[in-house]
Amino acid sequence: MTTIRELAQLCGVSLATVSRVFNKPDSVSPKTRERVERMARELDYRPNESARTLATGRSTMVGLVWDTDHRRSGWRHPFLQDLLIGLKSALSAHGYHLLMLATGEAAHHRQVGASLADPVGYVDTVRRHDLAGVVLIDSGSDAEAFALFAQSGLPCVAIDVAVDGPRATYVTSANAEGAGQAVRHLLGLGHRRIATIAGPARTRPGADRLAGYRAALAEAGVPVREDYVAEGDFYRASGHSAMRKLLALPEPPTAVFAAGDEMAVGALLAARQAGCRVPDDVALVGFDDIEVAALVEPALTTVAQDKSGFGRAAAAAVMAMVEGGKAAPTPAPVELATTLVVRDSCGAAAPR
Amino acid sequence: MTTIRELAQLCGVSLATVSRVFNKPDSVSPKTRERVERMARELDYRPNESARTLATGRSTMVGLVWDTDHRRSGWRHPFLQDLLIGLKSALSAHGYHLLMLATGEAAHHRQVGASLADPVGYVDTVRRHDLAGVVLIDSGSDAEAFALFAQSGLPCVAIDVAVDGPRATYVTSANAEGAGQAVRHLLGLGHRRIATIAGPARTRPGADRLAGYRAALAEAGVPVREDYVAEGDFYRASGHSAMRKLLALPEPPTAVFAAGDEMAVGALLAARQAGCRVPDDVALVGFDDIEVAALVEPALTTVAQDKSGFGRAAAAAVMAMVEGGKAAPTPAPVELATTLVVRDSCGAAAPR
DNA sequence: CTGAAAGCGCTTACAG
DNA sequence: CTGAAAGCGCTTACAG
Repeated sequence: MTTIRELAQLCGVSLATVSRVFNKPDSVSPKTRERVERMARELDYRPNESARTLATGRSTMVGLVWDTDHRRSGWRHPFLQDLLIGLKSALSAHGYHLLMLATGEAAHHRQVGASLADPVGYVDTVRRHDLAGVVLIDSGSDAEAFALFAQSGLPCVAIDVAVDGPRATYVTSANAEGAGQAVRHLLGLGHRRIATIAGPARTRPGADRLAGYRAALAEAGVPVREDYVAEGDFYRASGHSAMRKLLALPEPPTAVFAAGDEMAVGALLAARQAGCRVPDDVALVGFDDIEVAALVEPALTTVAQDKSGFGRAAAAAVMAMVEGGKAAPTPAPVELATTLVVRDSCGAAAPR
Repeated sequence: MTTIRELAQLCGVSLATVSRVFNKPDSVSPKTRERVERMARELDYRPNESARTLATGRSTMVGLVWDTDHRRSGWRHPFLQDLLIGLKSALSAHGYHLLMLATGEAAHHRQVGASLADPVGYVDTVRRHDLAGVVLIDSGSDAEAFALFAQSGLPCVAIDVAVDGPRATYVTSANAEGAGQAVRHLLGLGHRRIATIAGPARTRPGADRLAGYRAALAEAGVPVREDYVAEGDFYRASGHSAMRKLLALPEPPTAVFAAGDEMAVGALLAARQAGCRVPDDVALVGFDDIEVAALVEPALTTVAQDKSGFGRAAAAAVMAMVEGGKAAPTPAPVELATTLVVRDSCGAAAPR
């Protein structure tokens, strides 16, 4: 492994000059710059990142907080893969890498003294590694840890959860508007008895999609019936039981907006089991556009999120803060546009 | 941020002693050890990782090579999320983190001089960061890069692709055996005209599953008909067109083993379009057990892979090499057992 | 069991 | 435009 010292000697310049060639090329005379560059290429020289980080106090890594231990088993992020792809390639374009933070008791106990304020050890790792920033993916039980980050002053962007802090922001879909698209579509098909299977009210997407549902109905002059509002938890099973209850109502809905595709799939199964045909007896619209949405029978009409857009937007936001320095303004929260994807479960093909 | 120097001063000991408390606790007298530990906790001291890495020449990070740029668009790893969960938590247990390597032209050109031998810049990053080891996820076009790693002497474990090198190993499913399970199941249901939609022969899983198919037929005394062997590329579309061809044969098969669930789903769609009922007219068995397998109509009978087992096994293998040092033997390739999951597409419920 | 010292490979004011 | 020097925060033989 060539070091900067060797390279400097072979070029007949000082370490400082070599360092400048790579970090402030304009401050070096073209002649020496070229000489150093050529020699560097010849020796296949690569500056050591640990040394750079140690000297500058900041690494070229962004942390990804995604709890894999405390999470409810069987849970899967609806589009983690797309998110990762968007995130990783956008960071790559800036020369940054993504560090998936080890979490959970095991990891933490291997380290020096656990901190009470940081039970899972996230912040710990960030400090040890001098990370440039951090991207937070909610797993439902990280509220305190996320608040810690947001307050820490480190560039920090969360996915689908509102965080507040000096250099903290977040990205979500335009959830209320997306829910509105779904509901207006059902209204346009002639439905008036439209129920919803909402996500948990404490989550941002859950609350906003429900608000969008209410707003769209109100706007159309359709009163919201509280017996038409069922709350699920985004998991399939909750969609199933919510649908069962809705269909058992004295006056069942003719259409259902499920605030998540997993719940919509559960609802579909429940309808099938209840001998209720979709979309003929009850129309169904979901939210997310996960892969299975197109494959279930009937194919699910749903509000598509801009999946890789999450990753790209998150990367753009961290990078803006990282490269802008402390003086740069914190980017405003990002709202990604959604798209209604009409398939078969809403009955648009054969409106009543 | 407390440094080791401050901690040492406050404890009235040397830097060396503090360092030993954390790295070789037994070499320190219990009395001073406790004093240092208590003070460390009080000050919330955390050793800086960059400094450690610089001093020791080895980081506590394992690289994950997963190309997101060169990959065919729309491609998704069948179970990346499970793999990551298994990998991450197993590494965490050893106190290691997972670094997703930035790849692609953009990232690389931001760095000092690109190398001809390492066009995508993987090895580059590994060197710069003194990574402890690396896990390789094939994206179909990384053969040269993988070979580079395997030869480099760095602890290296690949997923589903055989690599060869001094400290290189890999983990796959027992693909031949798994294919055998599928075929024997179909034989047991009375089928004799069993076709296969194989994966690409140049991939390990593709080749092995095909071999398993052949072996199982041979063992049962059923001759292999070459017109019953269609090759796909693991994508859905290829399963679709392969199935079309098989069904158009003068003597079409009564059962098909698709070497991947995506292809099986494509085959299912093709059968439906051809007016061919599954499983009544043709039985179908897949491989992988991806999420949609249970959701298509009819639900897909398939050979399930041990998804998170891949991550765990990969982590175990790197860790064995990393913690064992250069002297430790390179772990043998791992073969994960598969499980036949019987659903509706094979017709086991109503054997002919 | 403990300390003084050298070293890991960089960056960055400070002079010139 | 360039160099000498200090410093980043650790680890690890080497003595004692």
